[in-house]
Amino acid sequence: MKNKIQVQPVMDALEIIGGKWKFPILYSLCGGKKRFKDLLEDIGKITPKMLSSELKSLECNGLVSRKAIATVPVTVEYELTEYGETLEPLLRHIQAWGINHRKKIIDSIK
Amino acid sequence: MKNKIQVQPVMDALEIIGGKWKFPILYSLCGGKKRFKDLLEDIGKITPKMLSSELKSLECNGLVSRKAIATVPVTVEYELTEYGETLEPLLRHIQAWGINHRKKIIDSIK
DNA sequence: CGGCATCCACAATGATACTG
DNA sequence: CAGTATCATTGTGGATGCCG
Repeated sequence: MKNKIQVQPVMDALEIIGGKWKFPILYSLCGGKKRFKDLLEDIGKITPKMLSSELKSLECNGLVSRKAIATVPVTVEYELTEYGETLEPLLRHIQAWGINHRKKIIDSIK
Repeated sequence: MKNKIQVQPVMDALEIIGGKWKFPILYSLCGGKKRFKDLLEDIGKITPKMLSSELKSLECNGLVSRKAIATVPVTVEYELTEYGETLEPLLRHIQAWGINHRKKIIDSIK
């Protein structure tokens, strides 16, 4: 009768994809490969320092791949790995919820 | 040809359900109404201070309802609101991803 | 039991400037 | 362009005590 809840896996997941910027970064990469600067612009308020360290963490956990191309100046492309793509439904779901939430807020003001 | 990505709604959603503890708290409440102490035990490492402030924030955003029952000592029950329940699929999805992720890590060690 | 208040410590994040 | 270095600010965590 008692609903057994296992919170631990949620905590595990958040260790990888938690934090302030990982979802936005991953969501931005749902749109296909992006350069460092594209990510900065997509996300808007993130600083280069945070973006850099978050990308490093995501790369370390196998969710994102980094490819440096030796042009002048340098070009670097970031992309979701196959494993990272397993998060796409989740990311789109969050985005959809966010859109709906904003709509709800606007309605509540009128 | 260019995939237009709107990251902003993701940021909006994370303002409400982001942070270190909100997903675990909400996920724990997927199992039905819980008392303050039950939440503390479910989540494990959270302190009363953090739990209290996070619950207040969630209540403020209409995701969680609080009901105090005048027993001695006091009983307080927290529950997902109807609006909070719209997050259930998302929460279960994250949990499932976390379980799968742990499995992947274990496999990679063997 | 279910909190809130206070104080302290430290990690995460941010602003700005600078470099290969 | 794609970051790194440095410094300042904020967020989060812990301990303790108090109260309805």
